[in-house]
Amino acid sequence: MDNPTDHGDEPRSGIDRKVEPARADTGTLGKAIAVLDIVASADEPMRFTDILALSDQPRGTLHRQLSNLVEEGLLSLGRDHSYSVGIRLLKFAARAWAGNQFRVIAEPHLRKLHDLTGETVHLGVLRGSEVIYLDKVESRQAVRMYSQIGNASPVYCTGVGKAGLSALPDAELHAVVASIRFRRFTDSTLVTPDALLREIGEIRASGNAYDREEHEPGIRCVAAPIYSADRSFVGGLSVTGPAYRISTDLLESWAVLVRNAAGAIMEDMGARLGPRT
Amino acid sequence: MDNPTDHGDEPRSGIDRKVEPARADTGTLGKAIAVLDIVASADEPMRFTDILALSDQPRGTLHRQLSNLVEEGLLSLGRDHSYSVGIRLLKFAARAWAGNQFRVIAEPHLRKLHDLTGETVHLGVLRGSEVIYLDKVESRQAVRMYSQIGNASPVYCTGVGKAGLSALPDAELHAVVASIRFRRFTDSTLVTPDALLREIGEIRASGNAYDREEHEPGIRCVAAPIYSADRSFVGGLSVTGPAYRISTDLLESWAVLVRNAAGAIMEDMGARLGPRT
DNA sequence: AATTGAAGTTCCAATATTTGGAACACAATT
DNA sequence: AATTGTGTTCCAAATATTGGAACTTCAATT
Repeated sequence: MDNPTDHGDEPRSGIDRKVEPARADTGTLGKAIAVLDIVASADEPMRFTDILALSDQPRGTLHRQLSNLVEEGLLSLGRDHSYSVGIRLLKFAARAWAGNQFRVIAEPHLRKLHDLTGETVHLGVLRGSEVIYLDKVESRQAVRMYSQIGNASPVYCTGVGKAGLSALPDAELHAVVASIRFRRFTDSTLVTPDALLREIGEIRASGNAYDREEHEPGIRCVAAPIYSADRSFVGGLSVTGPAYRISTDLLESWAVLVRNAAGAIMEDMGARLGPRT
Repeated sequence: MDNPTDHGDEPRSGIDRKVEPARADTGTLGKAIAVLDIVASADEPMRFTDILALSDQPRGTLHRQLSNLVEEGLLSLGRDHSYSVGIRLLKFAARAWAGNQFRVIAEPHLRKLHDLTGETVHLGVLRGSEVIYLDKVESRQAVRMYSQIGNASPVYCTGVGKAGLSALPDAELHAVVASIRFRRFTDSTLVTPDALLREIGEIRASGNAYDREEHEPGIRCVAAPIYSADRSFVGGLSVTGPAYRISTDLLESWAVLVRNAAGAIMEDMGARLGPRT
């Protein structure tokens, strides 16, 4: 991957502690996972040449990385030489999900919130400039697994994302915001760092984030931040629904419920994970 | 370095060390993923020392590998120094699942089979000596996501696993069987290579595999093999239910339904039903 | 059938990374 | 204060990765 200023031989300048997202050096592993990420971020299986164009590695190197990933089951190579994400990752993810304490602790609160509102409830965590959904509770249980869980959405146009951002220390917040590549999804999407930061300020003041059809037209939500004491998890909780059914007033009337649920989850986390610090 | 044998990655035979399928060399990546697999295979978060005991790496090396995995989001490091699987894997897995053609093609057939039998239907693929479940259709939709999807079970005591084995070319079949570390789950579990191979023969003849309470007491299933033309996917399809509700006769009456569903899926995949190559 | 070009694969000396033993730091326990 | 258990850091030696170029395969075209 692109690592412009590698750790040439610049011991420690003492000044530049954490200037930028400046991806720490994860060596060979990092490069391989970057390749995996390229394939995982595509909507269709990719051919060797497609990947080559997106990774700035030489042919020989990329070929070996892909071979290793396939051999390990992290990628799968079709007969037509197309690469797609491997099913071995399902096994890992199943463990990640089942064992995630944040999710386990939050689950009963999600259900309660769903019962109170009757609308879909989401739990998600920040990862870089994306929010990854950890859980979902909705009325029609016939939803396909993975329909939302594991999905990655932009931080800047989702309730959970903006709620999570509001819980970050300023330094981190600005680093993340600076790394966002804004894209307009709807007329209401916030597309500038300034607009986003202004809204983060309001969220910090009120305790609630809103998504006013900023990601998908006709979809609204109200969210609240959740974070562990040590900030190892920063994310949020939201209630989402269609605009035709949920007036702005109704949405705002749920704000306190969402805040309370978020508070209760953090309390439970404090009890179960916390004070041994 | 000393000999790069696997550790906990895939069940190993324990009989001979070098004559084995001899896991191709995946270099630095392979070692890192082996560490990830150790953590993913544990039921609880692991501490540094626990992992050290299971990986045959020196402290310094393991420490760097873990740090890199954490940095990449593949592992997460709790405040109490415990490692668990990272949520970044959810994103990868969501893609692996959504984009898996095998699963996409099979889905309507799973539903149909569920409608016909009223019992739980599973779809799984072989990976080494494990079967990884790709999908599940059952009556009570209130099941938690990931309840089964992504789960890894032994090949030798599951219907899907034995069905998949029956579709492998002999050379591969014997290689896999040789790598199995048998464990008795119930009185009926097959625990020797001979017994397993004998049953594979019967499955090849009849086209159906059975799990007669071999994995869990009180749980029976009938399965049939599915494989893509190029054998890039080899797996199976099964109908599962409690013994008290499903007589042996009833189970056997479903055999043809399961075979037909498997056949229809393979037809959709463009595979050819026919003699194994 | 032969030709061509694009796509994929292999090779190996130069180079950068990983390795692993040992020393160091920290916290909990005696 | 000393001890033990646990986690972290360091760096010369050992090893894996790199990347340019040559080679092979496949499919389309003449």
